[in-house]
Amino acid sequence: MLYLKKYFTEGLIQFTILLSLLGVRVDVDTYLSTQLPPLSEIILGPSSAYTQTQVHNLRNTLDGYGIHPKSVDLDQFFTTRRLLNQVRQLDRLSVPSTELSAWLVHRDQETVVSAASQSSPSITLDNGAGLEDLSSPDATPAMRGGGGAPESTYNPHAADSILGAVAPERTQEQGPRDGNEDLTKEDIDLIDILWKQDIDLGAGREVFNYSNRQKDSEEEKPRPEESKEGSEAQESWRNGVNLQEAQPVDGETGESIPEQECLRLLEATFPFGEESEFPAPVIAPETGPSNEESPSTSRAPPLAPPLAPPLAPPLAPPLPQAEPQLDLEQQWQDIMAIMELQAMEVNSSSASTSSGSDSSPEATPSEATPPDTSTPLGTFGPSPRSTLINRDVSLHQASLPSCSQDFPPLFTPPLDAASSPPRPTMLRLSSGNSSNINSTFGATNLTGLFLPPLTNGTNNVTSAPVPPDPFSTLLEDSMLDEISLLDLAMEEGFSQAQTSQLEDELDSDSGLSLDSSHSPVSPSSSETSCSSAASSSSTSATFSEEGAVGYSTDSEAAAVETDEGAVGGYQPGYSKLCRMSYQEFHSLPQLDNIGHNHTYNLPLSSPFSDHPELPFSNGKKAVRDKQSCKLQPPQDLLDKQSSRDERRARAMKIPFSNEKIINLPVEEFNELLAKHHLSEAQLALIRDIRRRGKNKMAAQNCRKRKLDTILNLEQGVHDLRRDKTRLQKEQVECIGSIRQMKQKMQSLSQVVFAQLRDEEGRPYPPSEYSLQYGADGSVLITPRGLAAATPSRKPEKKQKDKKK
DNA sequence: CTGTTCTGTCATACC
DNA sequence: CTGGTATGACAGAAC
Repeated sequence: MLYLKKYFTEGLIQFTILLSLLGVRVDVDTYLSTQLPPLSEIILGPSSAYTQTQVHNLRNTLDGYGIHPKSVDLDQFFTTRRLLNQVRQLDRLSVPSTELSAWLVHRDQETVVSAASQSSPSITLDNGAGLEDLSSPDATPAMRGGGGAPESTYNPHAADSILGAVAPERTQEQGPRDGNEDLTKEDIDLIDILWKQDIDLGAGREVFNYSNRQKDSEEEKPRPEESKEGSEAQESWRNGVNLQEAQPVDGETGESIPEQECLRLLEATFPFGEESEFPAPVIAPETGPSNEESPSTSRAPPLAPPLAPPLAPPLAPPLPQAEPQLDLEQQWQDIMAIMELQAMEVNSSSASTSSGSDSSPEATPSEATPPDTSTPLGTFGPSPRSTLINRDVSLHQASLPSCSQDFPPLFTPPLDAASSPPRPTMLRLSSGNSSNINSTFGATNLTGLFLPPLTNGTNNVTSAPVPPDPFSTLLEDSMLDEISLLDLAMEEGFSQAQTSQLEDELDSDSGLSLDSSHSPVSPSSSETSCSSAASSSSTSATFSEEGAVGYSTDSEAAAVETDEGAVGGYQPGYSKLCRMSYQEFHSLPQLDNIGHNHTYNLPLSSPFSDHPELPFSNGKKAVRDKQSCKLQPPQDLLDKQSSRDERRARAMKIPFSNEKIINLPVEEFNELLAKHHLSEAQLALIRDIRRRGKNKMAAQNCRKRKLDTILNLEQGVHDLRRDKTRLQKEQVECIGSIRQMKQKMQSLSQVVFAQLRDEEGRPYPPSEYSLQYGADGSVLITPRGLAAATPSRKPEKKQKDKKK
């Protein structure tokens, strides 16, 4: 069921994207085939592109669903991290490209799909918001206003934003789709089914509607008419596209925008027969750099020869579109700061991407201001770099929502209230559902899948397909990185095994849970936690709680107490079963007496009749013990169940229970010994039993303390990491703010210099004079060479007090 | 069969 | 000194 669900969800997403953006007809079968290798092979036959996508899909599906939770999660985790790193690097590079936009689309879809299940705020997109805020104000307003003027949206410098140009077209195409004009009954039924299935996932019906639209569009394919149709549709799309405003990757907004982006990319990459209809610049991954035309052609970008090998090298030299206004230094600093942050989190993948950093300065305007935004771009960057800067910007915007969701904690979140609600992807991760993670990744995979079909030609795309892998990988990486950043979410999300493997990054809570799981005593809690961890977020939550609490969990303690009461036995077997309870008891001093009494009394009190009353109703051992009791004579059973000291005590005919020997206070213990006339051997044995019993409890307590210490340390590490990440984000934000302020100062200085005249009416050349600002608000004009060079060459240093 | 984990026990230090 | 606790180390059992 899960598998099917996921499959359908992903399929819907893909459909939506394809239909909305391309207007190209997308065959469901194709999509299915991409995800389901066998079907695809049957229908289309094997293809390299297909294979790749298939691999990703497989991995995703596996991850999400149910293969060994451990391996799968870990795989996803590491993969996502790697991909995230790559993506971030790319962002820094600020590679412009349609591909980037495609990534955004995937993410959004994923987020949308996952949105239903998610509930983890920690992973929210705060970052994105912060980035945007940090980013040049110009960009943000444009973004938010986006519906109105997509062109100007992101890059003020680049007059033409590809987005603007592209978006309108898309919207036009989509407009008709929205109407579901061409939907057949079958389509509608399918959509309904999918919708029902995905409701659990939280996907909105909207998604399905999109898919319908896509189907319709598939039939219709891109028509010039569509573009005309949808002024309204465009607006709606743009609204959806206004990621920053509604960072929430809610069904439509997040998805729709990215989809459009993707479609654009796809179009650009793969010119359709109807290319004339879509003038959007086509950027083949490989040819990308060459193709990239000036973004100036926002609406009708020239069609670049899109035919590029599907597997173009990820890193193409980014086209320099430096924004003159921004200082390269500043930008570079920003980039470096971001890079450092990434480097901190990311491992090795960044190196390759970093190489492209040269180009990044160009894109820096967007990047520098909002680091987060930059990262998403970076992810895209790797795929096709030829894309125009404008496109990058647009992609940026589109991608932001998803990214922001991922990094909520890192960035100053308050800005986007709307964004907080949609946190699908991250939430899933945090929740710890492997399926969720898979779903998120699945979206990325979808992109990959999506592309292959195009290459195959099932979709009208004729041009070379963009390599699906980079996108998916980038998305995954970003997701993973974010996940890593959010320690808590991570911890909760991953299963015990996963956490243990993750080691440093993951919490040690898993260790606790593992213990519990191993112990037969607490099958309900431990087992449920384990199984649930793999399957459901709720279970993961319980798990995390248990782990955090450790042995001291209240619920556990209660259960333990009951168990212990039932259990009798100082014997190793019993103790094993009850070890959790033991620890609990020990941890709670007031309970020690009771617990010990229960544990140790039974064997002694009812030496031969104990087995029928054995408390172990749950564990394997309990069953074994019962069986053994039936088969074996009571004495043997006792011997087997009892500990060495128990047996010795019986052999020595000690008149009282080991429990008393161990737990009685010294005074009472001495009285007890005095009452009975015991031999030296018996006294020695009793003292040894008492000593060993005490030591045993001490050892248990010691181990528990040790474990708690480790857990606390892990928690501390996680907290520190969070703080570190937060501080790094803040640093990036500050850098961006400083840069903006510098720019403002520069512009204002220019204004001032333009108005300034010396006594002779001559202007002060900005190149020779600089403004110095006093704390009291006064402004002084000083020759630039004053400090370093010789002041003499400057006419005179004039001091003027200017009031602004 | 091997490696890991859990548990009990011992030795020792400390209070 | 006695009694108890804490902890590292070891070994056996179970998985």
